Amino acid sequence: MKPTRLHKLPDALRKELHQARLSRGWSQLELGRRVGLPQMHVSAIETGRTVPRFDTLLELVRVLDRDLVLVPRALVPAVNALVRDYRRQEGKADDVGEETSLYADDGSETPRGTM
Amino acid sequence: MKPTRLHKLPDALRKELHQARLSRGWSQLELGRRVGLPQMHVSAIETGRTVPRFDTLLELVRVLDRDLVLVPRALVPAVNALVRDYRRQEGKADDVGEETSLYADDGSETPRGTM
DNA sequence: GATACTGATATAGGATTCCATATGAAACCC
DNA sequence: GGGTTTCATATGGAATCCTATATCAGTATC
Repeated sequence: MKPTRLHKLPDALRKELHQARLSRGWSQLELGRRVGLPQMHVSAIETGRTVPRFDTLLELVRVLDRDLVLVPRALVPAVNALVRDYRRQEGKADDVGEETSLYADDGSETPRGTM
Repeated sequence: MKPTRLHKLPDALRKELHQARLSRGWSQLELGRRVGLPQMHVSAIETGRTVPRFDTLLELVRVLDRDLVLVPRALVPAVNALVRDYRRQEGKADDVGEETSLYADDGSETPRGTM
């Protein structure tokens, strides 16, 4: 019964990870080499077959020149707007075109239903 | 040799988690109950004795009305400014006074040294 | 003193991440 | 055809997250 976690990475995050890697021209092997992860594990994370520990994910996003920031929920739209804006101006061809929140497309807004 | 991950949560994040819980008047038991985690595990995470999986941490911060957002590294200062501003205006007595980046005080900026 | 609440710690077991190595498929090149 | 690169998958094992229960110290209240 207990919904024990999401048990998966938000799809948006996975896609971002994937696109960020491709935009650098890095293979899974190359990305894994830079953080000390076997290619198999990078594959498992990207395809959503495994949920990494927080420190593992943090290493990955940092090598890809990103960061995971803790923000008040009410500020998430503003932050996303900031990111979207940044990409339009500076990172035009640098990356993907995605800026969706971690919310939205993991299909489980309130997974525990204890309202 | 291989610096295998940070192996711990950034201190700033741990402190934020702790303060956010206290500001709600929740005990570790209460917080754990809301996400399906035993009190012992909440304690282990808050004291830095364990690094949670990403989905576990995401559940925790969401119950505390926060979110983990992936942002380009160059945007981290701007996002932090946004958060700091928000707290000064809306969340005056709502929470802690911290807004430091996930960077800075974990003592390991470039843990793999492969520059 | 007795009871209750909070937080940290201990042990033991199950589940999963993570590591190391190898293989197969698909898409490229020569 | 042969070779290379990329990615998904398989197996076996080590590390650790996570669960469950119990104990202990500190604080507060009766």
